[in-house]
Amino acid sequence: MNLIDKQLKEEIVKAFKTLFDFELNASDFELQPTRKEFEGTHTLVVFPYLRQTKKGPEQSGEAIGEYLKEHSPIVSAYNVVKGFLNLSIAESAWVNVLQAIAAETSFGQYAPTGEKVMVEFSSPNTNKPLHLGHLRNNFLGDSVSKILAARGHEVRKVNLVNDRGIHICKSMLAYEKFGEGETPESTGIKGDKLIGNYYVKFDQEYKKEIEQLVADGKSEEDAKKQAPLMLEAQAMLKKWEDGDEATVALWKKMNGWVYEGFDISYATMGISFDKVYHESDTYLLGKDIIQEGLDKGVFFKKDDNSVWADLMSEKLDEKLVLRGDGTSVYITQDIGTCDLKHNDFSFNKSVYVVGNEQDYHFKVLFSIMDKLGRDYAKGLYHLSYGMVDLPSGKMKSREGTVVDADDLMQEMFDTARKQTEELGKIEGMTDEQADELFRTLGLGALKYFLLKVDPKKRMLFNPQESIEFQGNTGPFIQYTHARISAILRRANSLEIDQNFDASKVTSLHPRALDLIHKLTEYPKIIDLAAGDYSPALVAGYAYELAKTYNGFYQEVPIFNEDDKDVVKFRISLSATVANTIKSAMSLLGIHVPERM
RNA sequence: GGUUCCAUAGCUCAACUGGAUAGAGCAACUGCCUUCUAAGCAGUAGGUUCCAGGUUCGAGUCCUGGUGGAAUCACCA
Repeated sequence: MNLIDKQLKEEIVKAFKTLFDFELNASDFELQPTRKEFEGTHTLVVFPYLRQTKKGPEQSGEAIGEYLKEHSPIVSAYNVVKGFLNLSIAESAWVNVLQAIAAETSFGQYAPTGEKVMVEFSSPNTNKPLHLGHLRNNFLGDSVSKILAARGHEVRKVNLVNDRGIHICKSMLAYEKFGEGETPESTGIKGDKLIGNYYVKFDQEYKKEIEQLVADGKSEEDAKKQAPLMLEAQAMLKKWEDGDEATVALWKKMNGWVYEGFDISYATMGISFDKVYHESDTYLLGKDIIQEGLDKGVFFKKDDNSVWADLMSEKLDEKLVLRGDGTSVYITQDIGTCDLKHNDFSFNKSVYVVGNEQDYHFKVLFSIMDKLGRDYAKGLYHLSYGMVDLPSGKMKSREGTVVDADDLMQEMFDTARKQTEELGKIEGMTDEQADELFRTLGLGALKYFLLKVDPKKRMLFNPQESIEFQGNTGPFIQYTHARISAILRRANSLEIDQNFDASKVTSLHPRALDLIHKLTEYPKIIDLAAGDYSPALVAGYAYELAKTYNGFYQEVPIFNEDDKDVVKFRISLSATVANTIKSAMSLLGIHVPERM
C-alpha cells in the first residue's frame, strides 16, 4: 500500500473514532479511485457505515469530509455525491510522494516474505514441436514466476518434460519404419519438427490400417485396438520399460534432437527454468505412496487388485490410482512427483500452470494429497488457463490447424521489421541494433497479446489480422518508454539533473497529478496480480500508465518551461514513469527499447 | 445424461472482487506534426451486460430457473 492511501486510511479510522466513537479497522475497508467525472482522487463509500454514523449518507459523508479537511494535512478538499465521499489530495503531498518513489531503487519490489513458491509450467511432450497453446502456457508461467518474486516470495521455476509413453513410441516406431535414417543434419529440419512429422506419419498410417480392418468386417473399436501399428507401439513401450538397449538408444537419439529444437524455441522466447524434471525419471514414483494410502485407509482395493480413491463425499467420484496389474496411471506418478518436488524445494505453495481441461484431475490430485496428510497440500494450486482458439475453432494438430510457435515468432519479427521500416525509424542503427529491436518489438507484441487477457478465460487468436502495433499493445507501451528515453537523453546532454526541491514545485498540472496517482498504484497491482496469479492485471496497469503518460506528454512541455525546478520535477516524473514501465513490462517478460 | 466453466459495443478485451452515468483498443468518422519520437494525442458514433425472477440503500458482479457454447466424467497423458 502506498503512502497516501495508508495515511488517508489511518485518518479515516481516526475520524470514525472521534465523530462516531466507532473502531473502524483499517484492513476492513478500501478506498476506491474516484470516477473521473467527479473532483478528487480517492473515494470512500459511506453506505456500509450508516448504522454506525446514525446519519444519512450525505450527512455522514459531509461529517467525515469536514473532519479530514480540518485534521488531515494531505486532504485539501472534499465533495459528497449521494453516499460517496470524494477526497482531493493536496498538491504538495503528491509532489512529496513522487520524490519518495523516485528515490526508491526498485519501486514495487516487496521485501522478502520468506515464502517459497514452486511454479511448474511448459511441460511439453517430446513428440511434437511447440505451438501457440504452449506459448500462452510458457509466457504465463514465466510471468507469474516474476510477479511472485516481485511480491517478495522465493520462486523456483520448473519444467516437467513428458519424454516417455505410448505417444513417444508412436513417433519412434514411425521413424524406424519410414525414417530411412534421416537426421536434423541430413534434412536441415529442426529436431522437434522432424520428430513431429513422424508423429503425424504414425497417425496417417494407423488410420489406413483401421480403415482396412473395418473394410474387412471388424468393428471400429476392435480395429483401433488390433491395428498392427498400435500393437507394435505398445510392444515398443514394453521394451522401453524393460530397458531394451536398442529401443532406449533410439529413444535417446530422438529425444536429443527434440531437446536441441526446444532449446532454440525457449531461447527465442526468452524463457528458462531453474530445474527440469523428466517423466522418464519420475514415472515409477508414487507406487509406494499407494501402499501408504492403503495402510492409512485413504485408498481401497477392488477384486481385480486395482487400487482406488473414494472421493464420493467431495462429488469427485471414485478414482483409479493403480491398475490391477500394478502399473501406474497418470495420477500415480503425479502423486509421487508431488512429494519429490516438495523434497527438492520445501515450498509453501506449488503452482501448476496447466490448461483448464485438467481441472478435474487437479481437484482429485489435491484432494488425495490432503487425505494422505501432506501438510503442504493446502498450498497446491492449479493455475487453470483457457484454450487459445483460432477463428476456425479449436487447434487440431491432425487437421493441420495448429499455429507453430517458431513460425509465429518469426512472423512477429518480420512484421516488426516491416512496420519499423515503413515508419523510417531505423536510421542511424546498425544492422545488429535493428535486428535486436525487431525481436524486442515482435516478441513484446506477442507476449503482451497473450498475457493481457485474464488467464482463466478462453481467448481468440486471429493469425490473419496478425497482432496490432497500435492501441492496447506491447509496442505502444514500448514506444512510450522509448519516447521518455529520448527526453532523458536530452536532459542528460543539457546536464539537467533530476533532483528537484519539492518545496519549490508549487503548482501541479492535472496531467502530472494523474501520473503520480497512477504511479502510486503499482505496488498494489503487484500484490493483486500475485494473489490472483494474473499477469493481465500487470499488463492492464502498464497500458494505463503509458496512456496516462502520453496524455501528459502531449499537453505539458518539459524543456520549454522557465521555472528550472519545475523542469527538474517533470524530468524526474518522466524518469520514474519510464522505470515503472520497464519494471512492469519485465514482469511480463517483455523488454523495452531505448529508441524505436 | 452428471459435474465444472463461460456469455459485456460490429470484432478483441476491461470493469480494483457488491458501488456513482458499464470502460479501452481495433474497425468507421473529425481534428492535431515549423515545438521534447504522430507506433502518439483530442473528439464523434457505437450497450436491454443472453433471457426471466430473486436478495438490498445499490447487481455486469451474489442466489434460483431457463437458453446457447466449451471442457470433463478413460485401467490416455
